[in-house]
Amino acid sequence: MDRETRSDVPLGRRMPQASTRIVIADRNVITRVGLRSILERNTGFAVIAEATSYDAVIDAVDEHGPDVLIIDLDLGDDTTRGLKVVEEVTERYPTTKVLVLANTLSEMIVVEALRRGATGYLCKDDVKADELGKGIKAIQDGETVLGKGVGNLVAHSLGSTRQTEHLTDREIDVIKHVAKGLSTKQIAVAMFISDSTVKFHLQNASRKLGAHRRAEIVHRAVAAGLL
Amino acid sequence: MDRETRSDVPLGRRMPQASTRIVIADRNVITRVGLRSILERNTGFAVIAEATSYDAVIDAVDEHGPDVLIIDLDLGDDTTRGLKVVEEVTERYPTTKVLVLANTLSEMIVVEALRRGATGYLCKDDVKADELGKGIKAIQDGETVLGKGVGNLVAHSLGSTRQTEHLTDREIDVIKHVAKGLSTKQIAVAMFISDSTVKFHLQNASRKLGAHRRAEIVHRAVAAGLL
DNA sequence: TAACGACCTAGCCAAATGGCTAGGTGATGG
DNA sequence: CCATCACCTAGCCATTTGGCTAGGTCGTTA
Repeated sequence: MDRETRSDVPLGRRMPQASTRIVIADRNVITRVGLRSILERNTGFAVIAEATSYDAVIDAVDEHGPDVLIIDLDLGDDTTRGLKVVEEVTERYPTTKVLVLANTLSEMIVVEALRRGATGYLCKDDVKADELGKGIKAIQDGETVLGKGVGNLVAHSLGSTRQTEHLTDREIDVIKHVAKGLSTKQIAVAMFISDSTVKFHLQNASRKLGAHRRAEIVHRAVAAGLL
Repeated sequence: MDRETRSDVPLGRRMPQASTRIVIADRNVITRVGLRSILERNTGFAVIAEATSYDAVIDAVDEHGPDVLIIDLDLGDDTTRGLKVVEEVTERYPTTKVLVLANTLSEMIVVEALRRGATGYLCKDDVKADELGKGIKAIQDGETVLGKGVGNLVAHSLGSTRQTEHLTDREIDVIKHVAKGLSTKQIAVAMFISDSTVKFHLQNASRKLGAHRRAEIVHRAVAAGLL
């Protein structure tokens, strides 16, 4: 599926041998084309493959062994899988740097991504055109690149002793129902479990997300791309 | 693949008469570059200006009088202003077609945008590369272009008699506090108003958004890009 | 085997919320 | 001048919620 996009790449022309080989993972065509266009303005960058699903990312990295993987963690309906991909890539290919390119800023996601080996985290809306190239160069020099506002989040999370825990499937299910405006009882009926269990899952989710009210749970879950 | 032939910003006056003159409004560089790149692959499209703020959109339309305005309603922190821009453009320049390019799908926003004269509504994540060109051509032919899932929303809203009302500034303020997990009392203190007023605003917001619980209010407000 | 995590259930009580009626002000514009 | 709208306040009451303790099963993994 990514094979034909690879043939699109103009490798021949005046590309120096020292060019950085990049794989882009994003479900959004416009973003993929934009990234490719911005990167290939600068010499020294070559986008060698694009991926639009979690499996395709792994395949592309396996096949091309790129220098840099630029990835939007939200490739489907579950950002958590994006985190797993980051972990797998950095573990199996230590020389491949991972730069996360996110739509939104969530402390949980940022921290988790960095913990799993990402060497950069930028926010799409905040990034300037020239920052991309600079960021990638910096990453290749061994630096960690954090976009506007990301640094603060990281600092904040370092201060707290709270370990970031990830939500279970069931917890996310319950939160989805909460977001639809259902009451505890209605959720219990919809999920074939007891009221107590619904409250149990929400209590745990509250703790993990650092929230104290259902509205905040939903807000944070949305920000984290969990819904 | 004449990707590289587009060197610098091609101004309208240099383009052939038959080409569609387009203005892009989006705060995201990557998206702007991507759009430009995709559109200029096809002959017949010329991106003559880009804008990243509400004021800049109006200025650009005033100056260039484009055939099509492609706009992401969320250019700042208030999607409502994006709606106003759509209204102003379609009112003052009936020949300029407006195509909304959104990140998320919200019934309220879709309906409001169409009511104010938008002739198309696409969702960034769902749109395919070739759909963009086709969509713009269709729009120029007088059609209304609705992306995947958008049609259903519109149909659904036609069924309901409920008139879409927009939230007031105060209501949005309160919702923002709710999203942060504050209680009624805490919000009252933070906003220097009484508990009753907080509940009053939330009741009104509930009605307007069709929600019955704070969590759902937050969810819908986020989806509508109001936060 | 034991430990662990995800999952499930019960009950308690104070606090918060949802939904309602019934008022008030000030600014704006037909 | 009157209507409209955004904004503000009060009180009532049933329901929901947050926060807690205290159990249980099942499957996986050390």
